Amino acid sequence: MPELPDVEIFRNYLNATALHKKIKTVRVSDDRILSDVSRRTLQRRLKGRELQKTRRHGKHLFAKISADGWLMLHFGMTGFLQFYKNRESRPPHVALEMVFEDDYRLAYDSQRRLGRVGLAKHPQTFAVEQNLGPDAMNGLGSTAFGDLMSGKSGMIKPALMNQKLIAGIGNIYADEILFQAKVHPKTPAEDLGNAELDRIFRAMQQVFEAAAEARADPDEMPDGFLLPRRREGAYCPRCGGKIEKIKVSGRSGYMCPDCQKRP
DNA sequence: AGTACCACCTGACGGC
DNA sequence: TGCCGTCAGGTGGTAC
Repeated sequence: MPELPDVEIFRNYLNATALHKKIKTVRVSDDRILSDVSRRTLQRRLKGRELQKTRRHGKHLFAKISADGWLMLHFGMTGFLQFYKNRESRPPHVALEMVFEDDYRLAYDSQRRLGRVGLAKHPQTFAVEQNLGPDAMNGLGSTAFGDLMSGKSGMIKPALMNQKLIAGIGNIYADEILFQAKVHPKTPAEDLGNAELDRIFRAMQQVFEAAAEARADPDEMPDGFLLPRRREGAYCPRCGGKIEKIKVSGRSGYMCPDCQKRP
């Protein structure tokens, strides 16, 4: 699930539920999700503090801890947040849980345990240390985007998904952006002209804005979206042709061979 | 530098 | 019904 729009939903969710509440207990039920921090350190840094505000960079969510530093959450393929009080609302694979003074809890659920939780000095320094590229939806302009992509010798889809180039785009939304921009996923990035790069940039903005409005729910996406039709043999919402499944750099994706012509 | 492939994990699904 | 292979929206390491 978690690409940029999903993480933005999680951010809003955390804002609406778990801010400004004193943390009573921190439960870590699986140490494998901890990144460069011990269970004890994480507990010590959170206990008695509160989360004050949030930031997002690409697929990473940060929550400012009162007193000092930030909590970092990355969701892998299957992570999500759940705020709850009663046991029956507890999700099934809770890896980390903060219990607040009023006994409400914020759970970080990670079925496949591919996500990571840690501490960061600041979202900005974290992004620099991890060599993350600029956030796809925050302060990046068409020209800067074009400069990032045109320097690459590989295919456009893996370039869009490269978090060190630009942060926030995953497999699903890379497909959607290229579909909207009518660009074949295997097009060499260096073959793209300014007009096409600008078209991809604008498609990216439009796709992420629509996804936010749809609350990242495929069923709520605009009619022209590929996202709810990620099946072989589904019909292209634009031309009615058959959607095709293709593998690009090891990941399977979907596209319309009629709308997205080979270069 | 890019890409393919494996690994990390768990669970769902289709075929036999 | 049950077993098995395959696949899943992420990322990092390794070998070409």
